[in-house]
Amino acid sequence: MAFRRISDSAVRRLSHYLRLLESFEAAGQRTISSDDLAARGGMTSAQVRKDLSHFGSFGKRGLGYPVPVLRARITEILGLDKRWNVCLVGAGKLGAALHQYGGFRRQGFDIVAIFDNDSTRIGRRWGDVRIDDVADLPAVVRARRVEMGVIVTPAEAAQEVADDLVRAGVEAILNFAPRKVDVPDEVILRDVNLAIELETLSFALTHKGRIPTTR
Amino acid sequence: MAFRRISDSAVRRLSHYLRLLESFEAAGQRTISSDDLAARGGMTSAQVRKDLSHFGSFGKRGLGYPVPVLRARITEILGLDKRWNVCLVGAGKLGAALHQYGGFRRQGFDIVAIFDNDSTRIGRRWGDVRIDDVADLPAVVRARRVEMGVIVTPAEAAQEVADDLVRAGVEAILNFAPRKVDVPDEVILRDVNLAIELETLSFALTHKGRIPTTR
DNA sequence: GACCGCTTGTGAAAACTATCACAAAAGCCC
DNA sequence: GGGCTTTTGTGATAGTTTTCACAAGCGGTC
Repeated sequence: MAFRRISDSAVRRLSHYLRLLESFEAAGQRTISSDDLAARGGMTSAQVRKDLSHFGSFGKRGLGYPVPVLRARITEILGLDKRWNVCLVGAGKLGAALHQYGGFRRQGFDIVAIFDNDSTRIGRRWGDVRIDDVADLPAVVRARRVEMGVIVTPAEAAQEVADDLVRAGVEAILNFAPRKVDVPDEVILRDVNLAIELETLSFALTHKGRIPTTR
Repeated sequence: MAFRRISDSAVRRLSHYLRLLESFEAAGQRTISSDDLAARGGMTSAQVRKDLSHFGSFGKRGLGYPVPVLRARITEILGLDKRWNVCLVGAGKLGAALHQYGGFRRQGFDIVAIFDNDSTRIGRRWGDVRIDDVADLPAVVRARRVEMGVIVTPAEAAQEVADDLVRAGVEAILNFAPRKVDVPDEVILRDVNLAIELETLSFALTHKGRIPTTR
């Protein structure tokens, strides 16, 4: 069978569409045109149609897309029609913020384990999850069938934690530590660096996005 | 004068180079080749040279780039050779995580004001910054010459906060609330959506990045 | 059932980004 | 100073993503 690559930006837009569709559905809207969806999401209608067309054609010409069907289909495309077991490595402030953030649970991500290496934190509970010693990570990750790991440790610890996660069988890692971590090709890795976001703002304000040609 | 647009991804790579250069400099390394820099950063050497060449030529053929000079130049290019006054709107867990995150201060971002609408939080201090009532945002933002605002409120409040920030003269906004906010063209806006990051992981695990062609 | 207004789905074109590959330095050694 | 090695800077090339533009399909109306 032939396969097509879907670009990362297209996948991110799908997430975005999903959020919009959920709010349209909650408001009782039955159908939506690519034009309306685009207007609400700040993109173009051609982009919306192209993105959706990669996965089949579920719109009706003249009418638009049926909101509940499209919402369900994107949920499925994104793999959000199942629940994912996620662990948090690092029980600091950022870990706490992610833990209490309702958006994860709502979209199918269950935080089933939390690790730290600080004995004053180990043993505490966040909601109904106990903070475990990071030394027990391999055993706990296996026992709870953790599929994704989120690294919210200081930079120094990130690589070691990533190695442990991989050895324990985690398939995907979201890394918030500000350093590059290496993982085998078959493990999905995504980095989020909060400082970089502010730095791009600084660049934009400094240069208004353009710089003099050097020649 | 002719101007050139620098792509967003190139700017993000500059941030990345900067971080690497800082660690090379701390280690006492005097020069570095595009090849080494690329290897450490997980990109190609041609990419590194192309990115840098947009801003002039500071390498020496046969030798590489002088680490301190390049570090200083990228700092300047990113606009990090000055300090930026930043405010945090929302004194919840995510706000707390950003506040204590050392990377901001180190790169030149000073959190000079924090706002919330919860009376149990207003009046408290985080470090030496008092949490102010969001109703006072316009006055405080002006008084403290805040240039960038970070929105870490629930989704419902985001647009109103953005409007207030813009009216108070903030030039750039980093939005962590999971909804689209509208700002005038001249205000720089960047969104960070933590749920989307996990959703792209879910997509990748579900499909291994490719999907069957529909025709 | 023929026309009309609207909206999809999609090839083709345009715009943008990354990679290649190589001539032109620069340092070094004899 | 000539030859050798290394590495930059950059046109040319290849690849990817977005936008354009329009035929085809659908529902409604007369």
